[in-house]
Amino acid sequence: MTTPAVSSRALPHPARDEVRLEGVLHALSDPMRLRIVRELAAAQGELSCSHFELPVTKSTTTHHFRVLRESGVIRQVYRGTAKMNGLRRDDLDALFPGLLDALLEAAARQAARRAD
Amino acid sequence: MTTPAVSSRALPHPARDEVRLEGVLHALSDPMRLRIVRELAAAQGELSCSHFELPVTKSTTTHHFRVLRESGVIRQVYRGTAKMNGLRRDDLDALFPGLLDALLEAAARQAARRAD
DNA sequence: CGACTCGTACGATAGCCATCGTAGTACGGC
DNA sequence: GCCGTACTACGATGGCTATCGTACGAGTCG
Repeated sequence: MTTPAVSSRALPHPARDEVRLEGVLHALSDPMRLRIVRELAAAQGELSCSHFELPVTKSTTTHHFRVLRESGVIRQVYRGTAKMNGLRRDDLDALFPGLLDALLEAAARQAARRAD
Repeated sequence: MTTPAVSSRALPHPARDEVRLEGVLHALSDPMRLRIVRELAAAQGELSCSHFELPVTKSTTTHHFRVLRESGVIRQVYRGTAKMNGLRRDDLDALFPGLLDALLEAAARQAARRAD
């Protein structure tokens, strides 16, 4: 059972046309959430919440994932006890072509700059 | 005297390498500030604060312009009694190539979508 | 069943922030 | 010097939010 079935527990997601640019920008303006999104983009697929090692408690991690989901940046699905997270790349690219890539590259540049 | 000399009153701006992506995104995540930036981008040049007709008081307008300046998005200069505002396009393009254009196009798309 | 893991819910707290109103400063013109 | 315009500074306020801790629920494995 490498991929357990999707649980019945539902998670509310905004529809594609409900996603607001301001909400996306606000979600990504937090360093912790930007970091999550960068890791999610690097791993071409879904990652469980527990995969991330963030310097905050689990409560706070849950909070950040919810903000990302409710702003339309990520999609969340239960698979057994794990909650899998994936970027909503299709929707974001349809709504704001080029934006996600520009944001990711900007974040990568800044990370490289700060590491120097 | 079409363009009065720059006043001695100084306004603190972050240096190019002090501009943080998170700060820029946070600045643009406010609808009022996003609107200001869009108008500023449309008008290829400097605009005075009073040019903008925002549905908030002048106090609040001042606040938004300061947030934009301190995050590195705009440059502000006193010219006589007027305070002129300009996008820091050169700095932003150097730091985050393509980001500003992607953001502006995303905002334009969303505006078109909402108007429909 | 029982234990364990993963994640949630709820309450609390402290800090930030968008907004306002009022009072004040800087500059240019009369 | 005096007035008007343009913007600021300060204090207040209400709302949002990032963080935590603890207690709980859902699912898996023995």
